[in-house]
Amino acid sequence: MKGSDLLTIGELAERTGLTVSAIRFYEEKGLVHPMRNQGGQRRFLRADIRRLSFVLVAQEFGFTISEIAVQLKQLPEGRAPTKADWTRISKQFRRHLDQRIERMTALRDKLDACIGCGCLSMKSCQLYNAGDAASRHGRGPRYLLGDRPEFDRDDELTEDP
Amino acid sequence: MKGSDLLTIGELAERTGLTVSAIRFYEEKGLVHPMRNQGGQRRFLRADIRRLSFVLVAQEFGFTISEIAVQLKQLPEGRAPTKADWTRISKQFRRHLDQRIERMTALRDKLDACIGCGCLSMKSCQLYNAGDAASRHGRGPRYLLGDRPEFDRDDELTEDP
DNA sequence: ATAATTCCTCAAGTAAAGTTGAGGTCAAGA
DNA sequence: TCTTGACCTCAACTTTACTTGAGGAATTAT
Repeated sequence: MKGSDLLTIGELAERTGLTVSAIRFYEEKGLVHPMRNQGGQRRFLRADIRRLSFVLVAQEFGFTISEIAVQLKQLPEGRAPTKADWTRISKQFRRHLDQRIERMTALRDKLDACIGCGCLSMKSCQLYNAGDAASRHGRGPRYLLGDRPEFDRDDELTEDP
Repeated sequence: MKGSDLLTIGELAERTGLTVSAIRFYEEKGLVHPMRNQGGQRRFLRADIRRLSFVLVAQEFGFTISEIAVQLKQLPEGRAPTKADWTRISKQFRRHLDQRIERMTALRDKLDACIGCGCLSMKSCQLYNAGDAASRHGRGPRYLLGDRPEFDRDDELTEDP
């Protein structure tokens, strides 16, 4: 493919740092849409380098593949994205990231309060209520409905000897 | 089991907000070690309420099950944890959380610089280098070795019309 | 022209964190 | 006592994000 403006999957892999299998997987998930040559092999546009690089960056920001697919639908297929494209999307990144930082900072504040009071008591500890649906993204019991336990008579910290 | 100081799995589920199946799963992973009655049914200590609550909180802090298992080995089996136990562990939580917040804040700073310069260029964009091994915990191509692509002649943003 | 690469399509495996279901046993209340 | 409702085990399924391998076709290099 030397001199051509189309890339083989191997060439794209080399340029993006992805594996060939990952690129095929991303195609399956709708992140790239290569054409085929006569022999049935994939041929990619140079713009796909950027497209896949975008995927890597977006993953770093904590987006899932399907969220990224949505983002990519806002990007042009055939040409490289413009500055305006990027500005729009990077602001979405920024919001996403801000939210995650906020959640974690709030959690840290609760932890600090908890270290101070030395509780970890189901009755009063803020930490047990930190796990609202919004913050529980994919972790913890999957179908937990958020119903928290009743007070427990045995739920006090023992004092150190 | 009314009046007994041992809990059935259902009672424990009710008190922790976990499902019965999740508790069985956690046992399998070594997070709790219930005894059995004559009939072969699980009987839990009241201290296991706190143990499992700890699991929930630790997950909120981003620890995996196996990391939590390690933490729990530092906690007493038969009795409730002391204030000293909790102080020690909560400080580990704090460090963990601080690191995550730091990583995300750094990423945000890079993003801000990137929004400013409007790049997203493989040649120069910081974001493409944000994905070092430390920050890539389980996400992205699993066996990516960190080898970044070569410069690409087609790697410039197009200007807006 | 032939050998060595690269590429193709499935299908199946992996890890985490559980859930769901089948088939059967135990315990508690009427 | 009998009948629910809770519990048991074990196997299989779920999701996300890929990897690995088998068996074969296309390209490229010599």
